[in-house]
Amino acid sequence: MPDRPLRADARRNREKVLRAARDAFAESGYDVPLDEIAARAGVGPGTVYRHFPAKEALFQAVVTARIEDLIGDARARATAVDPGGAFFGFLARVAQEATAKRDLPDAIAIAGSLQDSLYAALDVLLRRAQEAGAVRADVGTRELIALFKGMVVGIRGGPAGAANEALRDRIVAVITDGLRPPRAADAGTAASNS
Amino acid sequence: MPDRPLRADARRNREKVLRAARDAFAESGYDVPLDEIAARAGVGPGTVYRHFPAKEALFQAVVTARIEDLIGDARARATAVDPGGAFFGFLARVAQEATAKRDLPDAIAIAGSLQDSLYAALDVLLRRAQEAGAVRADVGTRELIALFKGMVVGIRGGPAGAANEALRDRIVAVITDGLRPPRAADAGTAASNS
DNA sequence: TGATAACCGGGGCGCTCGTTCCGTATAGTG
DNA sequence: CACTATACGGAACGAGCGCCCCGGTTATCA
Repeated sequence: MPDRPLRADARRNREKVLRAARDAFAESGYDVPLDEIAARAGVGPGTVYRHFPAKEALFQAVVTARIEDLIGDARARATAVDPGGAFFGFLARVAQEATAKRDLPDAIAIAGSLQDSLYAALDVLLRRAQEAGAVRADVGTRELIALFKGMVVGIRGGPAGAANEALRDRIVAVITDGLRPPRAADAGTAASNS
Repeated sequence: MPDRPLRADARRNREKVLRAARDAFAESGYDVPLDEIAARAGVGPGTVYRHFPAKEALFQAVVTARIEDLIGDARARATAVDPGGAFFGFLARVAQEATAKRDLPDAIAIAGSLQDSLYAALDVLLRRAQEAGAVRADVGTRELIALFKGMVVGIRGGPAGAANEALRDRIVAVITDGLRPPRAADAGTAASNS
């Protein structure tokens, strides 16, 4: 079945739907009603379903671009001369995205095969930073993902005003310092590792 | 309106509903259908509404005990001889609760007037630890709440198996170390970057 | 034990939201 | 300009869920 070219108006509407969905999801998360997305796009709900078989497919389409961007960023940073800076820069970038995009946790959770690519890229970034001695050795990708997810949720907890940019930066500072190698002297937290 | 004593069976059913609600909320979060709570309790939905005017009231009733317990713990720790240990011990306790209780974030978010008490107790705990030099000075109660919430969400991300107790401990270690005062040498932790 | 008031169960209402269907409008074509 | 495939819009359907109501049941007390 050769995908025959879309009609001009159909193509236009598809773009409008994608744009509206991106904004709506970012604003209200995955739970935003599909009718509202349609309304924002200036089309009927039926039109949305002509282009996407289900709501989740639409979300996937919206989120894929963002995740791919994240993956690309992670891969680019993976070759930086300063692995520690690259790693923590990526962390700060994720935190920054979380401030405006309310759907980032869902995006990370749902994104199907891209999830593996993202995790793999993160893994490289993490290992290189650890080998350079910039990140503590007792955290793996699992822990990192959990920390990212928690950080994102914690950041977007309060109102979306300008005041919580400062809050975001302090949270990033705490997690950043916590990810650094522990001081040689005190082994209070770092118990035996497996 | 003197609350006249409840009939024996009513009292029994009220307890059954509370127990079922506690389990159901802990297992599936606030979104668990009220019908399922009623079914677990072995009563009809109507019976639930005889005792609680709305679902949220039931949730409040369930959560109040837990929050009050947390507040009591925080207050007790506030007078400990080791403010730092008390603070981080409380943090570990919250993390531990998060492992089993899926509704902790909602609990913290919803609990009405108790929220203020909890925040106040947390504030005391935090300030004392900061004055003792055990916790960095640039975090406030706001940041702490956000970190707690994020930590809880991050911890309960994966499957509820036994394997993620290790994951939980590592996350707690990261946040704990991140909350410690920064090393004297490098003060600028999370500056702005590209 | 019988009268009375409190209580129980579950069927049902109203609302939200994802999804589908069909009559109508329009882009593309000879 | 007419004709057809394609797309549009929105009304309608069905499922899930919070909440309410009423006929039947049960505890309590004289």
